Amino acid sequence: MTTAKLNPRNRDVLEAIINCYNRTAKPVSSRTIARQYGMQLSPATIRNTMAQLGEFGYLSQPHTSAGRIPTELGYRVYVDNMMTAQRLPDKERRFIRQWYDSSELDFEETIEQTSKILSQISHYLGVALSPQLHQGILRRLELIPLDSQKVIVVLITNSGLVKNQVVSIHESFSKADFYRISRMLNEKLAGLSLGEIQQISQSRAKLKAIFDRDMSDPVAMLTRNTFSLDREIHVYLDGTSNFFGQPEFLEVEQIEPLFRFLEQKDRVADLLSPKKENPEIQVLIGSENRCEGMEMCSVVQSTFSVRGDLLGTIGVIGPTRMEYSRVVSIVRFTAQVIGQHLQKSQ
Amino acid sequence: MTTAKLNPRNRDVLEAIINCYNRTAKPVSSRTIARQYGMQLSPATIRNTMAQLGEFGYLSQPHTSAGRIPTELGYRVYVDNMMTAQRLPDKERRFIRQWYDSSELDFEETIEQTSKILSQISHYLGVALSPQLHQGILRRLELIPLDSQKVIVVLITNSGLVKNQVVSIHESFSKADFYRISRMLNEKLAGLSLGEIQQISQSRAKLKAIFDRDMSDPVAMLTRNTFSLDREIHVYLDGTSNFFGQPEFLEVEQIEPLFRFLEQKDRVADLLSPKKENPEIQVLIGSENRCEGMEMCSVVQSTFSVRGDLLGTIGVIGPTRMEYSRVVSIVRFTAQVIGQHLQKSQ
DNA sequence: TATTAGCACTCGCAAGCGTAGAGTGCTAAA
DNA sequence: TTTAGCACTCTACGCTTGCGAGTGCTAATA
Repeated sequence: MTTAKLNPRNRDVLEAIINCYNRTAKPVSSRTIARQYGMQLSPATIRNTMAQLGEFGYLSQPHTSAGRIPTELGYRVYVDNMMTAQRLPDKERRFIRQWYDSSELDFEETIEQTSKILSQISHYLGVALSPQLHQGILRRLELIPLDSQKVIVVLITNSGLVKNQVVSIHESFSKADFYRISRMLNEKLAGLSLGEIQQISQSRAKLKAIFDRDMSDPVAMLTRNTFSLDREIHVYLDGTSNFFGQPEFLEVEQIEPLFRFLEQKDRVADLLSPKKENPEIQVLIGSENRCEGMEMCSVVQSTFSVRGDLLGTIGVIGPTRMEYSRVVSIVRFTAQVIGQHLQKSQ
Repeated sequence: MTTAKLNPRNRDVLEAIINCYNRTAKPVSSRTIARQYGMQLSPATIRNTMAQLGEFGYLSQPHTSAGRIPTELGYRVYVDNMMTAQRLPDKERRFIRQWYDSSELDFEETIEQTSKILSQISHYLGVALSPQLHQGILRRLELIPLDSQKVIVVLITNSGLVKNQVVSIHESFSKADFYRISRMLNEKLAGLSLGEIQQISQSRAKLKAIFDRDMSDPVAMLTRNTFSLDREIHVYLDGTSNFFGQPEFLEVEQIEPLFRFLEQKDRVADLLSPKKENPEIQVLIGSENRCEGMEMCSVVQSTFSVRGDLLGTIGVIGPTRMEYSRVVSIVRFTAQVIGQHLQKSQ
């Protein structure tokens, strides 16, 4: 609907204003555009165009005699229709690759480091969400008896994630029992997704359908806690203090709600969790993300996967006045590389 | 040295000023003290006392005609000599106990939750440092072969910590080999501290002294990465946004350096890592903690342990103007409870 | 018809100024 | 030893003023 209205000049001016505002964070005047952006037009003409863009809802004025700033709608149009996909510069591609290669990281550490990488390159806030365990496929499961009361359950997924959980048991088993149980668990559960297993472990009926009568109780005990996956979502943030540099967050009143939001890790996880439509890259601008405290921020996010298994989400959070095209290329590339890296080290 | 100078009135006035300043964060006037603190003295007399306390270096004035605020030295004297040890109210004791009991947490989660508890009760910033692994004693070690190239090493400490690590191996072993290696590792290493094992794994000479000639290579491969403990220190923070409420952090310039510091987890770990003298509770006031960004903050910290094994550190970070006695009792009690909890769930 | 110069008008912002009030230190009296 | 009284200091706040940046409109121009 939106871009049809825009003739080439409208587009150029909108783009110029967005670029300029991105750098200065100040309302952009007609003269600035006329001078800096090599258009052979006078400020007066630019003003007319600006007035038009204002009617469309793409620009707004802080007060009558001030320059223009882009609205969220303006950014939306820019992101959807005008932004050109950049290739991430080689220098930064190398930087990212080297970071992953330089130390042997396990699964969780890889995710954690990713938030660091993202924040360092984007100069905004880097976010990484640990695996969506529900979709992981169980490769194998090991039991390590600890004492008569406790067992360590170690589970290994196809994508290389290893997770252990100490489980209390109320009956005591012999070594042979353990061996038998462990074999059976692997036989019946390997190849299923952790989400499926979680459901099975919480339903008496399903347990009985799958396991022998005398086994379903111990199996339930061992799996119920191990496969309670929901509390397993970890959120890693890095570069929160990058917001302090941004002019729109010079006042505490602006920055406080944002930080309060970021501290609620479960809400951040919600915000980042993959949306249904699930395109490769998703951009949420300003209040589109519907999070208290995030009104002045935008999110650029992408999921990453190993061999098609959806594993997690990474993203960058910055002020609405964000260099979208640069950030999009950073997030896209990093999502690719993290997938490759996890596959390699699997 | 310090308190000898202080006659009872000096002490009373200093304490009153600290209490008042804690509530208001504003310079305290002589009249306020005379009125609110039931001393039967006129403002003029209080002024004389204040002048004296100023000479001792316990009070300062923002400008000539303003009230007094406590200096760091003033707080130090208060904390060391005047603060009365409070018993944490039963309500809060119950709150803490219930939190730990209400869900089955593993080792790492327990630490993480502790930072939440501390921030919620203190209304300041809660910090928890995960185990000082060096001092943990290895109880047992298990090998789970993953494929011809990879093994999962699972190590279990006396204090109940379970940690796994995927290790790449360059030769391939038979099942019998694994069994033999695993037995030998347990025989030779169980009972040693992880720190000792780390040293052994990094020294050819030590490896050879302990293991058979043909074993030292595979052992080195398996242990070197697993026992590289330094990157294992996790720092959990909660309640950072509590600083926004504090009047001394109303300006971004005040709060920015603090947040920049808090983002460097390794530095926070340094700050909190147990000091040599190692008293039960340690209080660092203002610039005593020698961290850029922490000049306006104080730290109340304590280590916690299970059966004498030093496991980690917890603490509360707040503005210098902190309710020290309340916070000390919170930290002390929480350190006790976390130790008990970990022992129980071990 | 599209563009532009010119001009009056609006608004925010910083500087300057004066006053009110809170709090001190000192002195002299109780 | 304590206190009342007083002069002095400094901050915080409100008010006014002037400047400059930027706009919208109108009339002239290509």
